[in-house]
Amino acid sequence: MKDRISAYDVARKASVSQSTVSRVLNNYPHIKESTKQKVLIAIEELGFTRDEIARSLASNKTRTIGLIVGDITNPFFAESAKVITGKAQERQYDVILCNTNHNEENLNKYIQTLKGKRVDGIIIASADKNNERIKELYNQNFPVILFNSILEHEKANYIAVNNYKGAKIAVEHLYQLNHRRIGYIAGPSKYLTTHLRNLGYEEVLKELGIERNDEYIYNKEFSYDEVYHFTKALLKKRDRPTSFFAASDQMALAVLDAAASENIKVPEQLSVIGFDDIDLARNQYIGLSTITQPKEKMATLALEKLISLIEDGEENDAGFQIILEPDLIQRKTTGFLVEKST
Amino acid sequence: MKDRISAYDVARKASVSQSTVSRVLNNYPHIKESTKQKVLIAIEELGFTRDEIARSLASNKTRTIGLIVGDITNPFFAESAKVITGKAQERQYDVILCNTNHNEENLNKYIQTLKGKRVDGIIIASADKNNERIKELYNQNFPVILFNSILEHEKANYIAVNNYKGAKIAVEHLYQLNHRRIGYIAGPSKYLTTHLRNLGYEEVLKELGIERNDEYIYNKEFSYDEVYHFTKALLKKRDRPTSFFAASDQMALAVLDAAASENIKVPEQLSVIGFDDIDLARNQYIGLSTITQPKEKMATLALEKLISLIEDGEENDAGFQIILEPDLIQRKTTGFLVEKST
DNA sequence: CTGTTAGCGCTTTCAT
DNA sequence: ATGAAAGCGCTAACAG
Repeated sequence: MKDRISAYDVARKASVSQSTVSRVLNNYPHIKESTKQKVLIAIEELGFTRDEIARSLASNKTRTIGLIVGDITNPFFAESAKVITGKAQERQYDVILCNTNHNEENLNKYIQTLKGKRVDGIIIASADKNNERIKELYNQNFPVILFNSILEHEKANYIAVNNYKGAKIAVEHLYQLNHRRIGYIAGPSKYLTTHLRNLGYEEVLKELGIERNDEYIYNKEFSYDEVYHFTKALLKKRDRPTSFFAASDQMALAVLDAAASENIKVPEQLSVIGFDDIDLARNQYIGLSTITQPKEKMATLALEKLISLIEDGEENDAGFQIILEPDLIQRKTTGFLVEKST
Repeated sequence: MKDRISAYDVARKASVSQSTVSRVLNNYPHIKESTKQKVLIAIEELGFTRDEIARSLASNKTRTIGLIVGDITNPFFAESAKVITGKAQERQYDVILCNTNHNEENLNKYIQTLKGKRVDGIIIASADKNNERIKELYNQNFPVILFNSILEHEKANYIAVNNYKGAKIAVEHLYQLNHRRIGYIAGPSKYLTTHLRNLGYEEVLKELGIERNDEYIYNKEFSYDEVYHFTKALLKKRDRPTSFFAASDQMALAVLDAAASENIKVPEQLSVIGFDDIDLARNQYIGLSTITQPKEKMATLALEKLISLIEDGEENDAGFQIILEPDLIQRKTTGFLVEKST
């Protein structure tokens, strides 16, 4: 690795001071055109690029943000990450990707190291509902936005969908299709968003007068394999559910996987509805019915809001809480249940 | 944002010098146990965390690497990113995610900003085959590893699968299933890996004595929508292909999508095979036949090699080129073609 | 074993 | 309009 070329080298070559070099680099208004050109030429000839680390140290800004997700392999997060990194690039920010595997300890570690690296702000897409580190960030007025996550705090900033309502819509849809035995792949209760989906499920059952059957409910961690095995076992039973609501499309795919492994036809013998509306759900070979979240909009908002928090220092004494509306999208995996005469 | 607590504050509180604080932070060997304790206590009481930016500036290391992918939304990249970030975290590195949307200009910009941010190394998963910026990196002995990408250069480091062979295996598989009209969703030729898949396709047709039909070949950019429309139009024709080989599973999904939209049954009326073996391919509801790449191994290797390049400065005068073997995995989307008497 | 001191390469007053 | 100089918060010789 050859020696770096510093702004001093440029300065010497252009016969100006290093601070002048800095000024042209930063587009300061009052520079004589001729000296500006001298500097520009010297920069060009030396192939100089400025050291952002030194710049960060001096300016106390890094133009880097952190993005913490539970699982980048879940298309919902990948699709969100894509728009976030895209918008970030437009605004000249870079993003450090942190994948927690839905593990709170990892989340905490990542928050720690991101702060150490002095990122300008953090978007957290998988925030445990009472996480103390996140509350600390809010208390310190550190720019943080929860994305598809909620955490109750006086200064909390979050963007999410009405998860409670989304879950209700999903289950009502199944009910209208004549389903009464409705299985549920719950999301982890440690996230407030999935917890709300869980409450929505329970509430709507009550409203519809269906008794909850705990055997139909998976409520452990988000794990594809575990959901697969749970569902497979459940589907072998005589009184198996005729339908499933899964708290994420990813988990709905695991249900479909299990159903296929048991040669159960969807939707004739089993209806499945997910949550998120990942791009794949729209694929007509799959055609997953789901509850849609306006993820592009959410992701864009999250990034824009974060940047205004960072750059305008926007007094967010109250914080902001944005809740968008979910929608039902019926595709091929849910259908009317024809009662067996059996 | 309250004022940062610096190592000086800790030093004062512990009545030692700042460099001693630095020493305990860095686990220097010869420190008296008692002063070490004093320092540790002071750190604890003040809630001090060191400033990694300052540290980076002084030490000329950032413990950050860049990961450049064409599209994080493609499960192959997301799955790779997951293992890379995971392993990186174990080794105390963070990763800046760069999503190029398969655009070389973006790639170049990202290389530029990553160097500006002084990352310790870069993994490039979508490297255009003659990219000059990448060659520059090699010439400067900057730690770079191409992942699932190849670029000819005397010092090149890359890890990829035998793409040529993979493509041949795929087409041969189709041939053995009695297919003669074999459509091909080519990857962009600008990537050497996909280019090699393209060559493999051509070569095997030649070997099998099948004449190439350019109408059957899609060879524009990797775009889900375009592939979808191309395939849909092609499938409407009388002499449509009876099978497709797609240069990525993501594109194979687009083919399946189009087939479903035309009510064409897979595999009875159309066989489809992809490349990559994304997790979803294994889902039995989908059951995508594909060519597998040992992606976990590849990703792990990429990260480990990169770190040894960074830390051991490992003299890689020759660079290293690792080519792994692909394998055929037949699932549900490919089947024997029964000739119509029509 | 520990303190002193000089950077790392910028930004940013403060002068002029 | 531009230069000088003081940091930013660390690491890393160099002394002792």
